[in-house]
Amino acid sequence: MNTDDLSYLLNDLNDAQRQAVAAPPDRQRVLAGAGSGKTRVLVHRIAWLIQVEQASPYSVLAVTFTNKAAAEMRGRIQSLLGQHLQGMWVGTFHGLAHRLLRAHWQEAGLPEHFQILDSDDQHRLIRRVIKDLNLDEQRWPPKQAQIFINSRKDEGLRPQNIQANGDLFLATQRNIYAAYEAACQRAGAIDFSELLLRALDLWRNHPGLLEHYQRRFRHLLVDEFQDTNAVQYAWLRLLGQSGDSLMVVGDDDQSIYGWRGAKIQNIFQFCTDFPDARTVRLEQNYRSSATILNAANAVIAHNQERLGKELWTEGSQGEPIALYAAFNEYDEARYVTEQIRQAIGRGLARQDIAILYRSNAQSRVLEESLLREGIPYRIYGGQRFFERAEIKNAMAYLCVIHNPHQDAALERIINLPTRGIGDKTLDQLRDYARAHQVSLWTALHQSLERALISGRAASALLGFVQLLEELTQAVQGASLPRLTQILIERSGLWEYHRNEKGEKARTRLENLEELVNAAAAFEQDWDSSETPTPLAGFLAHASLESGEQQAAEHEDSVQLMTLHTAKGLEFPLVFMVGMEEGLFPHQMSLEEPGRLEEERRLAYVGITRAMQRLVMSHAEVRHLYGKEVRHALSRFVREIPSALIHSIRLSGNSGRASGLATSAPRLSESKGTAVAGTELKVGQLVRHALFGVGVLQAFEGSGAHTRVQIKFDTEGTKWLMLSHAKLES
DNA sequence: CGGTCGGCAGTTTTT
DNA sequence: CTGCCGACCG
Repeated sequence: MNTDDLSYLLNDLNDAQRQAVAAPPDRQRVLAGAGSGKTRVLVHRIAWLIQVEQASPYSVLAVTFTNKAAAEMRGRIQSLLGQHLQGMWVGTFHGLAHRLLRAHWQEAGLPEHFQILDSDDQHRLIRRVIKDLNLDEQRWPPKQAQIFINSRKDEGLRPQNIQANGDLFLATQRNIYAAYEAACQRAGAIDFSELLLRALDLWRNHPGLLEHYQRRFRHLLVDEFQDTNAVQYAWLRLLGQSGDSLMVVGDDDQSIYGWRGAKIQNIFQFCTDFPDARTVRLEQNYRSSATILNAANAVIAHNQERLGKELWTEGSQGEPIALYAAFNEYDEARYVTEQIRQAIGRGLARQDIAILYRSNAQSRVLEESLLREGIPYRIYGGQRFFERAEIKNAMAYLCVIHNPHQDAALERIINLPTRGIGDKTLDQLRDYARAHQVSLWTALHQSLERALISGRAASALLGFVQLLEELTQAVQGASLPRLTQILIERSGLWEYHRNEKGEKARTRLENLEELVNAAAAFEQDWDSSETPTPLAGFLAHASLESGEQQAAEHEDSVQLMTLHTAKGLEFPLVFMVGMEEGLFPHQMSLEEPGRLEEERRLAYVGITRAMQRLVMSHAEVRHLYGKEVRHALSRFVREIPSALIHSIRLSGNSGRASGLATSAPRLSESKGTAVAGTELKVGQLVRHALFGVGVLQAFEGSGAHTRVQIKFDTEGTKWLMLSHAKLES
């Protein structure tokens, strides 16, 4: 082999990366620290296997967790190889399971047109099942049952695997699980966890099929391995057993999804299950300053359960980490906003700035502050496109037109817009469907034929049947976007949402229009080898990809998101707000040591997002659920060596060394006292450019750190940084 | 059928 | 303090 031609595969790799990439086909566990170039290793490894080891692209399977990660990997493989994927499978666990089940629906015991239930659909169905079992909804909340069922499935457990041993709770949950499973089977529906478990069972129950895929996928690569659950791991073990190469890439220190079934133990277990596996550590970091890495290393070192890794960089020390002790959450937001304003002033792009918080509720105050200062921002999280009610309604019409025997979709639209089919009628249909083991659609027809349903309800049902017939007629031969548009209009959905009042209604209509665009875009790059029709593909697409987080905003804006969402991203300037015991680590994680370690990993993830500058903040007083609470400084901050931290204290008392203890600010509020070094006096009237006229109530600190409290006529009482407030007497 | 009121709970998120 | 859900009423 002429190695000159292949130098591009290894040239910009460090030793550890090269070890991982350029090995002959083997089993490897790559422990990739934050910012150590793991995607690069995965992509180069694939290219190496193909270019050097002469592996067929057809024999390569690469698995990720999110569609975004899969798309990125596909793109990078293509640009590195300069060719299309040529039969390579690169996708999410769920996407691949879906593909398998579509191809082998009979062996998997599914109807050809099985539908995927999202967690919303699942919740409705479980609620229904609990009702049908005559259980008290108060005592057996659907939410709880949903969590029970999903976590059992994630562990690979069926109802028959659950031993209740006389435990009423377990026995009841198991019964709900069993009844739910029966309902799913009858409706030809499977939920997300089931997708994975079914695919696993498919292989377990059909050794011939398993063998086929084992022969095909000689090379297996897994991203974010620390996030795999028991079923996904079992899947990999089955498939990877006999392959030529297997590479799992992950970071035990970044395992933050234990609460949803991810088993960090899989990383440890791997070397037991594959005794010949090598472990490669990627510890050189290409993202952050040495200060930031040292802080991250120091924090994560407090965890017991880890394989051990220490990030290092050839880069410079960088700035110290700033720690701001805010008076309350408004002051915190004000400080962050002000820092952002200054950073932008120095020329930093807004999209290079991120504000990270533990829980979504923290975003509101930050938003208000940014809004006031006119700084554009973008919030991650919140509802995704395909999860919006109006979109789900429209998709339900598409679903029913595709196959009317899909109960979840039919239930959703049978009386939407309202057409006189009430709960009682629906209950009759459900009972019939259950008794005769048929779909709702069949139940509807047979009930009408057998005249089981009386006058008014019957004519309403008949009207619905006619509507569906009309719609089916109307969309004959139409393109996917046209079909979507016809359904939205002729079903009455458009009219229905147009008659809603309020700002929301307008957005809903816009979203429906956007859905037509999405359909058009989907049809453009629809792959006819995956689904028989564009419609079938679009339905699967909608349930497997909840939709990008509204990418519409192209304007350069500051990024707000939770610490969880930030995983995998990087920003030159990062703010971690709410660094308080009870908030972060969260109250609910304080009891169990295992949960606390996961919180600490979350802190590690947060810190390692920062490239150049990291600013942390905490509030002495915070309003939580309408109450004022005082939190101590987060232990995660205290675990950072104080030499790496520059504390910004309210009192402006710069004489003290960099100790972390933040003394309560000294408050001066006696009338007539002059604010140090200024003309202003407590009690006097002042004018603020934005908030208008107010009375100066108090001040604290001196010099550049002086803050004043002003009671505004219209805006309430605020603390402002004197140096930026631009007050007029 | 749709609107309003009272009670209650209140992390993290992808598929 | 919110926001959601269920109950109740017109």
